[in-house]
Amino acid sequence: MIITTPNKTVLTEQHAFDPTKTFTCGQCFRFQPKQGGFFGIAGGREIFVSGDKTETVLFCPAEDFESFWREYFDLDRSYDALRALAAGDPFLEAATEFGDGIRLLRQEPFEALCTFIISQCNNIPRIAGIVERLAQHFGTPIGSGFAFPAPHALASLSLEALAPLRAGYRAPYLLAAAQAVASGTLDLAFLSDPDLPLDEVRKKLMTLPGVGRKVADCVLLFGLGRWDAFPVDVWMQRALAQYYPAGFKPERFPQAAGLFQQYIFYYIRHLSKAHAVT
DNA sequence: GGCCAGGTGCGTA
DNA sequence: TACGCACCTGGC
Repeated sequence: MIITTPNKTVLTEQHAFDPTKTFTCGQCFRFQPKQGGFFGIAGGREIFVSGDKTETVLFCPAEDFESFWREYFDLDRSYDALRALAAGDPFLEAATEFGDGIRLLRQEPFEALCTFIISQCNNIPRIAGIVERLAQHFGTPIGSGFAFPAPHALASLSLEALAPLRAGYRAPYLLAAAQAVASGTLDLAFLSDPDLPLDEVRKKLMTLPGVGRKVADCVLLFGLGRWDAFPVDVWMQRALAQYYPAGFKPERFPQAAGLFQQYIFYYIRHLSKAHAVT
């Protein structure tokens, strides 16, 4: 059930939105823990999210919830039927159970593109830092923070101007991506069409420098809503080799592959921490 | 000080 | 196709 008041919206259990899992499972980098919840900015709006799996509270204007956050948090999709597809696969069942409460965010395409370009060969705190500095330097103020910059705000910048980001060798990739989107060479709105073949959109994304298969799949999944995309990074590679020696076929789950990827990723990161020698 | 971190692009076989 | 290696930067 969704209960909306003028400045907050409460979600009950059936939506299974666990803020901690959702914001720490590795899909996004701009929601920061604060005052017992998470503070974030997207779509030029700010929001504070608190609660747990049984009750989630979104502090935002009601009109923002309806016009933006509802879709951003993917609240109109039932995950139960998709999660049930894991039945019969013990590892997938365990991962799905562990990740219960994760919602796959429908992030903005350009922000997702930049974020996952930055993520390559990088660690999470540093990724978050670079993305945050990107917003602070080139985004517009929103409430107590900054919106992620629009493509045109980055496209005309020089590499020197990007130096404060300390993005390293990824800086020219960011510029190229911004220029491609701002100029229309890469039309992210067009590529959002769910009827386009996955490999066609992926191929288009991979024409950008610094965008290979993995980054492209992250953009497809997190920015373009393509749940048939199944990003495989080094962690996934190791896990799949260990638990699926005969191979894992994401094509078996055209509606849920991306969700399962996130469950597996979150689960194996947990396992590796649990087994880490301290 | 060396190594590694949620990849990619390029050269070589 | 498969592999090795460099690439900025920051933390351990």
